[in-house]
Amino acid sequence: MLDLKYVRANFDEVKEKLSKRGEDLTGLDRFVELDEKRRELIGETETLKSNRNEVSKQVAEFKREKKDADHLIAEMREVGDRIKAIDDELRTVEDDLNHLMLTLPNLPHESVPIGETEDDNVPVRHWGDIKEFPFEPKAHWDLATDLDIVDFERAAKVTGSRFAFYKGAGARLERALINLMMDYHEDKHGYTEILPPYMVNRESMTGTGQLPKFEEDAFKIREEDYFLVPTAEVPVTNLHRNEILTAEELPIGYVAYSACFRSEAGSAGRDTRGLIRQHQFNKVELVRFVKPEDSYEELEKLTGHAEKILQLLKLPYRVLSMCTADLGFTAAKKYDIEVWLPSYGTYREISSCSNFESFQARRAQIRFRREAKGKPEFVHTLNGSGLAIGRTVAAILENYQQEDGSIVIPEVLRPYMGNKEVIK
RNA sequence: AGAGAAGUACCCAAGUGGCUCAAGGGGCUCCCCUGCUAAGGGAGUAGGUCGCUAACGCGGCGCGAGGGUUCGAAUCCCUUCUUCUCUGCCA
Repeated sequence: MLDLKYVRANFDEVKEKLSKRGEDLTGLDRFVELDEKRRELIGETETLKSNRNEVSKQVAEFKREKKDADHLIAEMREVGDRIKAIDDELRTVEDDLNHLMLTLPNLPHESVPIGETEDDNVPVRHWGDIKEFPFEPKAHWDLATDLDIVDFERAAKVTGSRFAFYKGAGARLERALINLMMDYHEDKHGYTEILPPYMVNRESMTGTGQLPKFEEDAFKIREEDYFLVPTAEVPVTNLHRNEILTAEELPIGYVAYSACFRSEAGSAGRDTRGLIRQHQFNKVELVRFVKPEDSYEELEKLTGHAEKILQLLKLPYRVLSMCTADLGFTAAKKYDIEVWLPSYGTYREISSCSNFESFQARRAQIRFRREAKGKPEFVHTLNGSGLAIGRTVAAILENYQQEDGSIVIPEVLRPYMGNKEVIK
């Protein structure tokens, strides 16, 4: 959420920056009207309430002195009705304004490239050499099915499309990756491990920005107002919702494994085969709470932490700075890390690292104090996948495949795989 | 899941409609006393947010949350969340 006062004071600038995102801005036109109406109504109702408080005190005094207060009571009855009417109107206006503010995306940072499509995303670096295969590399779903380590068909029977059973070395590989990432981020990058709930309430989904705009993307529990988490970002960021932290606690870094659930509404027909786009997938997520002045430096660090895992696995990747049109709703700046997939002949997203500045913190009221008596300020929140596990499995299968269809296990994973060297 | 009880400020806690726009205590901060410590004495301690204002300030809201009744609500009513106890069920 943007700062109401900032939007008021810099309306044209906000409008211009948001327009660079290619957003529909018709709602924004109502801002000035709603904002002014709100303050006008607050002024009216507060004057009346001040008066009512004053007179109520007098009534109390009169009663104590056994004097007649009927005329005051009658007068206040009218004032009370008036207050009620104004408060009703105010509530409507505030609901509208609040909804408008909750549906405005974040402002892009000045360093974000301006663009209109994903083609305008800017590559910032490449790592690793793309392996030339002396044979035609197979797609990961064929490799996995032939090795009988992932079963898509039975998952479709048991649940539905876009689900998978991992089996044998496939299940072990998935678990090995989770452990490698958790261990490394905790031991080498200094994150605190979190195992969060996989369901969250509506306030949490609103706090991180999934709601109110993207409800159709989430799985909703029918009996409760709970949602299956689309990413551990939601429960972990909301850990500190409605809290005031101290400056000494910052920066806070959490690493969390969770299953992630996405309805993938609107992506029918895209990536229907394989592990790239599932309704349920595993992910290790990095979340940071930092001081505002540090957040861009922290974004570079966070991105580096995610990249490190790909380097350990020796998987070639590139990092893109997302352009204004491809930033997503909540980010002020975002890097996507894309891993090389030989069968696709292209890079595919395996991690997204974002700085939300105070956008989530303001929604979720996550603040900190620089000094004991200081004024609370909003923290900046960041997160990044570190990494998406299913896509990492796909990348390992494809990049480490041999002509006979077996898979060489990356060295760093072998201790987690019973010291096996090959999946065959 | 059923029955009951409870949520008041950093902590404990009084308060069943108006001299409470929240008593008292602990803790914390400052001061006094004392050679130092302990003990004792005094003062302070409600934060947050919203509105108005050039500013000093003034005002609104706040007793888990949200509504309602009333001239007036921590107090009465409704909804809801959380915690505790008992019963049930499960891992």
